[in-house]
Amino acid sequence: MTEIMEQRRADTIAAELEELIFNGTFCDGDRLDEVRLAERFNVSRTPLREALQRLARSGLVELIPRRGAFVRQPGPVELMEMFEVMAELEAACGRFAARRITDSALAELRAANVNCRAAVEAQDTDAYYAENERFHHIIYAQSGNRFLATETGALHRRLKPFRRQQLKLRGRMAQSLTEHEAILDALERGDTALCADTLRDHVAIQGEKFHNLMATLKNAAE
Amino acid sequence: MTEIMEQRRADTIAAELEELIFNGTFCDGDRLDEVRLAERFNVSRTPLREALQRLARSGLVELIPRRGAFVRQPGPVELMEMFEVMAELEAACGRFAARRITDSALAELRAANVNCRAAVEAQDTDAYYAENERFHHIIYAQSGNRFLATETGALHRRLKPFRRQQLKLRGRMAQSLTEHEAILDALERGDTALCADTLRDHVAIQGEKFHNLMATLKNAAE
DNA sequence: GTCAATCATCTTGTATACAAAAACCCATTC
DNA sequence: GAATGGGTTTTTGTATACAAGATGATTGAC
Repeated sequence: MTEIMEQRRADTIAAELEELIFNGTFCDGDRLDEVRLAERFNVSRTPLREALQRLARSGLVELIPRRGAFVRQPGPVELMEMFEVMAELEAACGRFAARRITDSALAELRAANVNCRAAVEAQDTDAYYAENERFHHIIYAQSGNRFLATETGALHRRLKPFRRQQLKLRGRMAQSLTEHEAILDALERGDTALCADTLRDHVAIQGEKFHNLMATLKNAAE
Repeated sequence: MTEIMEQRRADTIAAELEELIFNGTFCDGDRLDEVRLAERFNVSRTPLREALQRLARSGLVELIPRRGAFVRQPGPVELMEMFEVMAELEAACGRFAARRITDSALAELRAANVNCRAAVEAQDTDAYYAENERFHHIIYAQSGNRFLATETGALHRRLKPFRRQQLKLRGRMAQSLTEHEAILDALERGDTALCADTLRDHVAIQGEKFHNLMATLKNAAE
């Protein structure tokens, strides 16, 4: 997948701003001052406003009329809700994929799982993360529903920063791999209901793990 | 639900443009000339461009860099895909609602169905449509997942112009009502799986009916 | 001392002006 | 006759200028 060069200034700004929000430079509730940001990026307010709208579209920023743009990081509740929806979307992908998946895609999934296993043995969370990503995206695509695949991919991307952390929980990688194998099995058998359920659980567990992680972090902070 | 006054010019323009696209003034593939539209709405290009971005967000127009904005009506394939996703999202709402719905919401659903029955007997598709809308939105809300409810509502809205037509198909209203009652029954019994399945089928049927409608229209045109 | 109103300031929303890229047209060439 | 090249025109993208609403402070009244 080759990243195409961004043509518009507004696009690059949106990407950079997104990065600044993800890496914590701007926190939840912060107001994003148009003129200050414009100076920072050495552009005028026009493309910067476009960038803000772009971010509002993906939910990272809330645009309040005549008030300004505010960083809007999802709180614990909204995050859990998003994971719930993610689980349902992936389940839907699995349901369709179980009927429509190609043999070559099945082979790719197997290959991804082999790499995952290697990553587990090496305790390499980064490698596992990358292969896990591949695994899921293949299923999105094999749903045979481009609209579904796009929407699912978008939410997947939005949850990325939160999903990554919970892989480091003790034993989570191995457990995840076991779940992947159950999913693959269901796909190979073409069992739509089973595939949907295993995928739903697989993602729902991620949400729960994340929830636990949040709770422990909160306790540690007190 | 009181519609709040639109504060920004760009919002009203987006709404009006949306209307112009829905009512067929602009067709699929048409390029939306910024200056011409700006003149038409008596505004400058700045708010008009914002409006276009707003519409791009909801998928109605495609923004191609340095090329312009193009109307992007979903084709038959994409429409079927969207109905498939709609079915899955509603199924998810139903799954959660079956566990979380309140007694008062159940009463509201019963009331909506009573009104639906009256509409069927009066052969009043508009009334049926309105009550049907209420029925579904209650279930979205009762999913107890605001994120899911919002996303589902957004897609629901996007499919509105296409969903409406198929109600006029012979016997569809009565069939729809029967399905509503099965859904209500599943909700009352708290049967998550059954509720999800009945809702999924209910919406999937809408997609199929719409597909048939498209096919007959196409044949009639030839 | 607290509250309210008015005014100054700041910020967003919109209009206009300018730059650069794409589309178009026509002529020239093979 | 088709294709290519250059120059013109249109159109998008960006900068700046202006208008109008929101914020905040200062002053006055109670």
